[in-house]
Amino acid sequence: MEERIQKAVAEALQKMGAGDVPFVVERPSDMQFGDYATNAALAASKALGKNPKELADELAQLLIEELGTTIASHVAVAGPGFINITLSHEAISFAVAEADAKGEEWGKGTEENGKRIIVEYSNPNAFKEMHIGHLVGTVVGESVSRLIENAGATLARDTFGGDIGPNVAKALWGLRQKGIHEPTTAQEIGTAYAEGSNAYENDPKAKEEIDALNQAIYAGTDRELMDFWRKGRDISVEEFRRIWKLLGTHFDFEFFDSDTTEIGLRVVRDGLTKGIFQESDGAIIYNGEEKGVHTMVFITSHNTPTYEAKDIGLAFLKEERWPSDKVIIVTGNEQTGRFKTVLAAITDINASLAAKMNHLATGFLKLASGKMSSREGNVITASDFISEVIEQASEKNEDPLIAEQVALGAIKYMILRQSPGSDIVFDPEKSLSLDGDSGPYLQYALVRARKILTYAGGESGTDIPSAPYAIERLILHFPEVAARAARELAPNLLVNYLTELASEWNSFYATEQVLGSVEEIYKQRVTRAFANTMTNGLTLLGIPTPEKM
RNA sequence: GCUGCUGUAGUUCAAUGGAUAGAACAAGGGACUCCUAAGCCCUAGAUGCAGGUUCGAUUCCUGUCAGUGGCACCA
Repeated sequence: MEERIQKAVAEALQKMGAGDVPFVVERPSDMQFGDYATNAALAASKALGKNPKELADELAQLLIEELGTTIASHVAVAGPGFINITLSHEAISFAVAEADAKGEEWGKGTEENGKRIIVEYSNPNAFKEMHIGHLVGTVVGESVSRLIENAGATLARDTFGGDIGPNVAKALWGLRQKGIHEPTTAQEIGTAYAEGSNAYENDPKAKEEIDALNQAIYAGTDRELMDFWRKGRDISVEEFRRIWKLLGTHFDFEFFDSDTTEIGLRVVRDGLTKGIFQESDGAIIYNGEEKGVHTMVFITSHNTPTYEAKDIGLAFLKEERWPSDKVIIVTGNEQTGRFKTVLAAITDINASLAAKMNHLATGFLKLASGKMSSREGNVITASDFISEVIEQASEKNEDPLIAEQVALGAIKYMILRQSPGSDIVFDPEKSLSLDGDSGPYLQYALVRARKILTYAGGESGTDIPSAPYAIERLILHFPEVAARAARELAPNLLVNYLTELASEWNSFYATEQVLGSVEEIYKQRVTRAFANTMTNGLTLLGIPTPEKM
C-alpha cells in the first residue's frame, strides 16, 4: 500500500516538474490525520520556488486523480503543507482481508531477495559463563536475523567464541589451584576464572604461571593440558547451546578463536611484508593514526595473535566457508573502536571484503549498582537471570511452559524495545514487572484474540460497520514496519508498532463485542487479521506466543 | 590528554529535519450483569545550557556542562 502511494506521489511530482525532489511517505503522527502523509509539497516548494501551501493544494488534487476514490477517500492539506491521505473503507478492508488470508506469509517482504547475508552474534567465551551482556547480543542478533530473513534474504547465523588466550589460561590455572582435573559444570569453571583473574592482578608469581600456561595452550604440545582444555571447553559449549535453545537461537557456524589463529597470523604476517602492518617493540601493530582509528597490537611480542588478528582471520574464514553479499556483526558497543581498527586493516588487505562488513553495536545491560565484570566476580549470569524471571512469571502461571514463554517475552521485550546501541539500565525490581509496556502485554493481547477465534463464528452477524475500526487502520502498516526494521537493523521499530497495535486491540476488545454482534463476521475477520499480525510480529522478535495466560 | 556514544516527565524509554514531543511505570480519578482486569477510560507532568543552519531542529553544525565507553602486546 505504501508503495502504491509512493508511486502516486512521485508521478504527481513529475507532472508538476519536480520529479527528482526527495520526499517521504509515512504514517502520520496521529491517525486522525489519515493513513498516510507526505511532505512532498514542502520538499518541492524550494525547487519550484512556490508557496508550499499552494503547491500542496495542487499536489493533493493530482493525487486524488492518481489514486482514485476506491483507494483514497480523502486527501487533505494540513499544517505547513502536509498532504494527508485517508484510505477508503474499501481499501482498508482489502488490506485486512489480506492480513487474514495470508496467515504466516503476512508481512513477508522481497527487498533482500537473492541476497546472502551472514549475521554474527552472541559470541560467548568458553571458560566463562554467559552473562546478561551476552543475552542482549543474542536477543538482538536473533531478531535482526529473523527480520532479514523475512525480507527475503538467504541467511546464515554464526557465533565466534573465545576458547584460547589469557582468559582461558586464567580459568585453567584457577581450576588447577583447586586440584580439579575434571571440570564438570560451567559454574565451577566460571568461579575458577574469577579466581585466576584475581590472582593475575595481585600475585606476580601467579601471573608468570598463567602467562606460561597461555603460551603452552597456543603451542598445543602438552597433551595432558590439551585434554584438560578440551574438556573444559566442551562443558562451556554445552551450556551455551542449552541457553541458545532456550532463547530460540541456533547457529549454522560456531567458530572459535582456535579456528582463526592460524589464518589470522598468516594474513597479518603477509600484511607486514606489504607494509600494511608495522613492527614495534617486537610486536606487530596496525598504525591507525592517519585514519583516525586506534593503533592496536595484532601479534604480540610472544608471537601470539591478539583478538584483532583472530578477527581478521575470522573475516577470511567466513568468506571461505559461506561466501556472502553482506556480513553483519553484532557486538557490545564497547567494541566499536576496536572494530574500526580491524575494519581499517581489512580495508587495506581486501577492500571489497571490508566494504560488505557492517557492525551493529548493542548497548550494555547495566545494573543500578554499576557495571558488572566477570573479572570481579559480580556477574549476573544469563542462566540465573532467566531462571529468576521465570520464577517471577510462575506466580501467575502454573503451567511451567507458559511461565517460561512469558518470562522470555518479558526479557526480550525489555532488550528490544530500545534502539540498539543505547545502554539498558536494569533495575531488578522494575524490570521483572510484567505489567504495562512489556512483552506479556503483547502476549496477553494475542491470547485474548485467539480465545475469540476458538469459538465457531455465527452466520447471522453480516452487518458492516459504518467506518473502519482504528485497529484495522493499524494492521495494514505491518509489512512496511517489518521492512523498515530489517533495513535499519532496528527491531525496536517493530516493538513500538506492536505495542501500539496491542493497545489498539485492547481498546477494541473493551468497547466492541465480537461474538454475537450484528457485525460478527466482519469483526471475526479483523480479529484474525490482528492475531496474524501479532503472531508474525512477535515471531520476528523471537518472542514466544503462549496459547493462554 | 585524545576520542566515541548518551543527556527528553519523578523513573524507564519513543519520536526516517515536520503537525499539539508519544508511551509505560509511579501519582490521582473513573467504568464492569458483556469474548480473560497481565485489560479499558480520564487527569497532571519533559527536550542539560548557549549560539548557528533551516520555511521548520529533540534530530544537523559549533561551543559548553554532565554521565558513560575506548585509547600497544586482555577479550
